[in-house]
Amino acid sequence: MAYQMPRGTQDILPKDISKWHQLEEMIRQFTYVYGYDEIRTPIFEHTNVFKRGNDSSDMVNKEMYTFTLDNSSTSLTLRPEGTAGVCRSFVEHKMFGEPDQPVKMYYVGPQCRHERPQKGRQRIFHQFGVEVIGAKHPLLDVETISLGWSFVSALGLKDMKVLINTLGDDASRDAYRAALKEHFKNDIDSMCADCRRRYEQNPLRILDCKVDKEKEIMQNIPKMQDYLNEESNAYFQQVLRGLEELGIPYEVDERLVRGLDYYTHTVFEVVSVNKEMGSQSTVFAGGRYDGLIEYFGGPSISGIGWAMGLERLILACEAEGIELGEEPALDAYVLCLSPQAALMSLRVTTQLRAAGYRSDMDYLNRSFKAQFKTVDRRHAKIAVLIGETEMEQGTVNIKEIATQVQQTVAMDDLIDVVDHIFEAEEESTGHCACHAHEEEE
RNA sequence: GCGACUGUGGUGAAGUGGUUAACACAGCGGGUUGUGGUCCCGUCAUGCGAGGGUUCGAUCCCCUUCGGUCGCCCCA
Repeated sequence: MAYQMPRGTQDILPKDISKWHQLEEMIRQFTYVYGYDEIRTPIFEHTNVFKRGNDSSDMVNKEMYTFTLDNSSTSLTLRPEGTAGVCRSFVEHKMFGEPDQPVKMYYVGPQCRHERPQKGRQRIFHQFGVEVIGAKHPLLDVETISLGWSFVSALGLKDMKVLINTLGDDASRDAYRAALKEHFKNDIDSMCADCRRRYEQNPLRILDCKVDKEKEIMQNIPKMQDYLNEESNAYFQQVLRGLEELGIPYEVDERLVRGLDYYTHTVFEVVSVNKEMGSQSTVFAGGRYDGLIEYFGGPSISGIGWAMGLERLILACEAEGIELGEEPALDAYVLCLSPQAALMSLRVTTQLRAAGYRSDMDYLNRSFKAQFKTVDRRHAKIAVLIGETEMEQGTVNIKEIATQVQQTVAMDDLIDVVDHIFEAEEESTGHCACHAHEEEE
């Protein structure tokens, strides 16, 4: 193959696009009902939007597509996540000054991370995310989780689990961090290289370590809960109570620490526990960030958000046997029975299309039999047959596939007859075929 | 970044150091000269991811490289 797509990228092909259309449609419905508006930010930003001072996550350290153009000195980065760009935009456009606070936004779009691909992980993937900025209320944390939870529930996903934890406010976190460093002080030299780095940069992440998890030192680590100040603890308890109020099942996971370093208070992950999912099973995840808006030069206000991996969402649906999308059937297929009839076929096809019927015809001079196979394959509701006889007489043959009934009608009556067939079908099936011609009137 | 497995037509796949690369599905043509979905017949890879090397000869052996899959790490 002379040309192939870069590692970890994917073409979303026409045969699969209906899945994406369905998800995008549902995203619009849910965000509409919840009162969240879409924001679209650039696919690349200045590198320092993503790479902030003390950030020690692998994602920003070594998984970013960062580049500098030859004739420029500015470093740009393909966005690896959505939150940073949204926060930058929030501040840049002074949205903190808008009358309605908090500002509730959502986004859908590709993200780029230079990782080794595997099941549920690609270098370009798509996220649907929400951000609520400008208020700090535990029930807002609940609201955002509720949006995502009801979204996956509406899809029919059942094998889902909410894992939740709190990191507390800065004071609580500092106290906990100090306790962790004290706990690991004497043993850090025996731990893995990553942990030694984490020890210096972000001790919380040691809790995530898989390498050293069997060691004795990991068994009796101090608990975050013991270092939460009263306010942080109360906040977390209210979040949990809100989830209970809405009937959203959750599991407190004291070891849950998110990868991005900007999180404070609530952090959560919604995972699929379905066996088919492989190791990348988190469908959506996020948390509250107290300091991020200020970091970008805005006021000291808080935000909360999450991001959902759409490819992973599709995997989760497949794992649970949920069919997404439907290949759209053809309303009419025009059979051209001789090369001489091609012009007339095109005219008829065009008339059908103008009337709002999804229509197509043959351009390969294929046999009658082959054209009829296309009628089947594309689930056309009617076949329109045009040959030399019809050309001479100025008529067309319309065959309704379901009933096998065929009638010869004058060209002038074509659309009237087709309308009639489709109206009759709607009545019998109760389905509303969405034809443009019905809305024209 | 590390590891394991893997790469033959539109698809699923067999196969071998040596003239024509099985078979099946799909497609196309025909049997049925203008009515499909069954059946039967025919046809369909100058090519075995790419680039080198070994050899009289390589899809098959060796090297490199690019993909894919899954796991680790990390994360949606």
